[in-house]
Amino acid sequence: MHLSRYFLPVLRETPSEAEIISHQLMLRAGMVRQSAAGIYSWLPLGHRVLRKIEQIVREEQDRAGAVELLMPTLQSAKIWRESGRYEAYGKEMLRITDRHDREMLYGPTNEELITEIFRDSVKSYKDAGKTLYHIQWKFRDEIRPRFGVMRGREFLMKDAYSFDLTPDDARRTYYRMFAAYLRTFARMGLKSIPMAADTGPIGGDLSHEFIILAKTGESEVFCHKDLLDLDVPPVDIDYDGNLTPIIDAWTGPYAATDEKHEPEQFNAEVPTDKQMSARGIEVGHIFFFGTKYSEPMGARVQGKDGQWQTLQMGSYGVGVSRLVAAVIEASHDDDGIIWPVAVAPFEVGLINLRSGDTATDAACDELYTKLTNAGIEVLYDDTDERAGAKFSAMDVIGLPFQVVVGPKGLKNGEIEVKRRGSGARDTLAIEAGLNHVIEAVKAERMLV
RNA sequence: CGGAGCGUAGCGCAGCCCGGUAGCGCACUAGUCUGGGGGACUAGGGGUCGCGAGUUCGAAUCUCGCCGCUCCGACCA
Repeated sequence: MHLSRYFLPVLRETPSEAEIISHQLMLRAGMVRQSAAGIYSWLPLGHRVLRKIEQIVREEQDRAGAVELLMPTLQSAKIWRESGRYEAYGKEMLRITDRHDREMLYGPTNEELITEIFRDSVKSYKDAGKTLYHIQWKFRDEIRPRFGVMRGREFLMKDAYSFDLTPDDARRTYYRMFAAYLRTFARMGLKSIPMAADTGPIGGDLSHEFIILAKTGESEVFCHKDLLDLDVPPVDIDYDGNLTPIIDAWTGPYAATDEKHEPEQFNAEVPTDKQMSARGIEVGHIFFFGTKYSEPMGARVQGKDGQWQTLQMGSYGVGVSRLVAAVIEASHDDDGIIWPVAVAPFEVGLINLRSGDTATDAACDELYTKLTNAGIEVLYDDTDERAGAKFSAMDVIGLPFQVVVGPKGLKNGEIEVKRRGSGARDTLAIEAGLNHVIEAVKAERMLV
């Protein structure tokens, strides 16, 4: 992509409404613009990141055996009356009436809808054991939206719903999602830590929040340091195998958010030198809730013996749009964003220090073509800006690699390759620099 | 919804207290010099001062109402 043809309104100054760093940088980097309180337009650069994160979530859901579908944003109030949540949900739910005065709502979540779909289509135990998910915009009319897309009212979420015959089956399904979440966040370059969460009326041990650590996280978390070094399940993880060891390893050590934190237990279980307190952001939540919706909504199948059994359900959410901000919170410096390759809007920023100069233009064109042909995503700054402005803008938007081409280096047949994260700069012969970047990008695409 | 504040050019702000026909920096346009970390100079363009009433000869400025946004709290993926 040539920057001169792209739409990238980078801001030199920080808009005053942005409080936290990810919000500031998303505005500065031209990723989003607010359209109303807690509602954002995703500009091209932000949209690319959103899509990449979405795709990673999708791939890991698919790998874990979940099946994608797509449900609408608008729902009928009818099914919410069946579950009893229409009244219970309160003002967070955006209620709408259509021209015929029918009661509608903009979905804050989809348990009711998916349960209706599943129950209306399925009658046999042979159809149980399925997990369905979609990635769709949700709306929750938060009293006070804040922190940009981190706490917006409209947000993109992956929500999966499982239907199993027995609580034991449901537990295995839960474990699959648990493992899939570990992989999902790790692929984005994030350290995620599952923490026991409130299981509500069901009780038991089957609800976890996935917290990623970031200096500017919204809540305080306490955990055993060993959790930081645990291995994430590999690509070839066998989701049909026994996942208990993985779950045990990750749920054994102490980990709690401030609201669940028990200082005595923490001190008793965790040696002082292994105690860690940090800031965290919730990016996922998985939950087993049994028959909470299947019972009132009549989602049942016939077993082998002909008896009707109410399905055991769980739901599994990932805050996709929130993750964009979460990655930034976890990965930035004073100059701007530092994207991990896996979610970077472009993998390489190509900077032409002297647009209009025949030699640099030609060199850049050739590099651009070769990088693109090698399958690398390149944003080529071919504009007429000054060098300093180009460097600063490129640092703000945080592409992981910068290839700098100017007349001085070119005289010696050299280009400069800068690693955004470390700031390390290497001056290399053109061909060597090209190959170096291609290999480095490919090596980092898949982190786990 | 309780408390606090803000709304003046694309962004950041001054002007408001003490009414007199709107300004600064950055950005933008044209030109010249420049050219490896947001360069300099010259000349420009851009504003229903959030909206509506009121007071006044005269309102960005004073009064009232409304709208929007931000921050703190309760709530939350």
